[in-house]
Amino acid sequence: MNIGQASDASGVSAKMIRYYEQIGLIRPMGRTGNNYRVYGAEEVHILRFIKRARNLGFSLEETETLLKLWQDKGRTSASVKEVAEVHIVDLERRIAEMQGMVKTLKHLSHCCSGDDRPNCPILDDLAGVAPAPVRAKKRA
Amino acid sequence: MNIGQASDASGVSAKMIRYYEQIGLIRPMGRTGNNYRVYGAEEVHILRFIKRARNLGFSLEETETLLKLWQDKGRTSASVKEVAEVHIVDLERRIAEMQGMVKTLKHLSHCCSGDDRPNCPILDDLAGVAPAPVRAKKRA
DNA sequence: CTTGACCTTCCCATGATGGGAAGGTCCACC
DNA sequence: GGTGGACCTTCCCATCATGGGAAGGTCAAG
Repeated sequence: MNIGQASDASGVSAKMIRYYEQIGLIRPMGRTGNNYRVYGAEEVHILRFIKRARNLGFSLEETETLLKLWQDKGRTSASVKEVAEVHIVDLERRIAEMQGMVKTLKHLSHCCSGDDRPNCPILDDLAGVAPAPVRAKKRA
Repeated sequence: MNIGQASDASGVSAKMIRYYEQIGLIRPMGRTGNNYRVYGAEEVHILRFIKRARNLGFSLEETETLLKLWQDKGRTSASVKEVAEVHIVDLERRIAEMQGMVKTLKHLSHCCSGDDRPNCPILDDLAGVAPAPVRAKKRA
């Protein structure tokens, strides 16, 4: 199997497969006489593992950790769970951060008439005029 | 005021102030005889505007748009609101995406015993074993 | 005059991905 | 046999926003 087929089978672009090899996430593949990389079912399985981990928001570094744990038959499930839990906490922190932004923005947007006049509480807030207390909207 | 004081007064690092100047987000500052940039209250105000926009998750490109609207006395509040609304939608999309990850991860983590045994449903999921019935897509 | 805290420009790194150029290879079809 | 197109290879560059750090100039206080 060439890199194109491996890409189709795994959902990882050929560019990324080469990159993962370059940074040591996956082992350098064997080459045919024409210098093409050769892939088998095993490699596709690994690439799909990586793809799935990336889809769950794990960084490549975390993905590498998970990949090593997967291949280490002597791992403990606690060590895997630890990686997942840390990632969950990180995701939740980022979600909360963005939710705070959304809350403020919705409040400001709600206060903005959105018409032809130049007067705008959104700009006032950004400019530090800050007359709008960011209280919970009654509607919430 | 030198760049260090402007940085302290605005919360934007000196590095970033120079960068914003370089990419044209702010105008090149006047220099003293010793080639130091000079800042006044006006510039600090602009930097704080930028800082606040960044804190609300606006990209530098969006920030530039907002900055221009702020300085355009003939703007319409509708044009400002539009920028904000687009950003809100984007934030909500990203939040939903991450919430999906958290949901899956929490389920997997919950199913993982987290002890000394190697058996781990988190790795099973990543590897495509997919026995988890919550949202198991049997994609061939 | 020295010391240290500033300032300047310039280059490099991050994380993950894509774009694209320049060149080699393979296969199918005529 | 030749040719075209679909592959493959490596290499460089761009993104987005930010920080690190080197090498060198400047200023103020001791």
